[in-house]
Amino acid sequence: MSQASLHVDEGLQLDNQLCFKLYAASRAVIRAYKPMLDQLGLTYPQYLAMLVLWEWQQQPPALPTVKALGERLLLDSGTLTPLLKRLEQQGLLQRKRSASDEREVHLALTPAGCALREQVLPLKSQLLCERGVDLDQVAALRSQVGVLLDQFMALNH
Amino acid sequence: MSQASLHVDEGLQLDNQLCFKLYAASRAVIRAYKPMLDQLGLTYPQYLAMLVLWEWQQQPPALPTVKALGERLLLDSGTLTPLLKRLEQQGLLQRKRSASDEREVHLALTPAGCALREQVLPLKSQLLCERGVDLDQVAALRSQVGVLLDQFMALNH
DNA sequence: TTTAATTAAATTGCGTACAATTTAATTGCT
DNA sequence: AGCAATTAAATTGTACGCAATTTAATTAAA
Repeated sequence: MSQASLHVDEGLQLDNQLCFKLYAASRAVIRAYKPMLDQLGLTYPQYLAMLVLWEWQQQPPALPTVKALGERLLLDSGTLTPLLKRLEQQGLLQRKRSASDEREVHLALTPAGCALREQVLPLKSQLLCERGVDLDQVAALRSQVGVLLDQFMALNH
Repeated sequence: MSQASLHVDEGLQLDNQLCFKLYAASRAVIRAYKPMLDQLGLTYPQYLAMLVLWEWQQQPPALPTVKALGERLLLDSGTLTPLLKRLEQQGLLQRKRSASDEREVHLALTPAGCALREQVLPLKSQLLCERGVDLDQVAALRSQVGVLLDQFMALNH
């Protein structure tokens, strides 16, 4: 049966809400990452920030700014500033004002921040393995959720 | 190309993370709901709680407890207790200790809480319409994300 | 049946999210 | 050059999420 033909009342059932499935699935996946993240000493959003910083290292020269990180993670400075301060406290990165534009804050990984990357891959493999995750299925779903995300990003300007 | 054959380094790229897509898509959808929820005077988790309470009304007799609501939303009392107190402040529901088991708190919609339901459907139709959402596509994705959620719920016990 | 174990909410504390405002620096305009 | 508009972070305030603990009530067990 197509969603379009649902009775009016069924349009408000929790189980029929894509928004709830996304919300619950997102939290469930984050929960699944928890054992791994605990070993790394990171929260989930901190882990995402580190992923971006590790990726950025691959193609220098410019260091990422808070703004650039925010565009990648779809988060604003209200969320990132305190998060980055915590990562700095942990010695994983340094925040420093740009010399050329004092409004900007550049983010540079410390050696410890770089080194942490090496711990991730084995932990992640272990996680996927323990849970018997089907990688092709994950890739397919990722692609479809990505399409939805792109549509909403376009619509939210 | 299958995900399984990705080079090691690509396994840590943000864009290859299902977890990030889910996380970002979930927030994007919640953002899209915001104009509607503002009109209802609800936050997104409050809206989900109201969906469950409206649904519960359809099949009495027993009132839902905080625990039952939490099982439905996958949230614990640490999140729900303050959320429900806010809904009570707004006059949408009443919280009262069960007479038969004083540990439990029953949740009963007030007339205002019931009435709010009538405002949702037109607002939601408007939202879907304005964004030109393809309902069958949404239903398909909902079903697939639901499968993922079920798998993770099973694995997290 | 008294006590031990379990259960349901509430509480506490930390870390996001995000709207809204503020501060400081830079750019654009005239 | 001088001033308005814009921009990047930071700050403030509210509301989640969730781990961990606490409190009070109920059930189970010896």
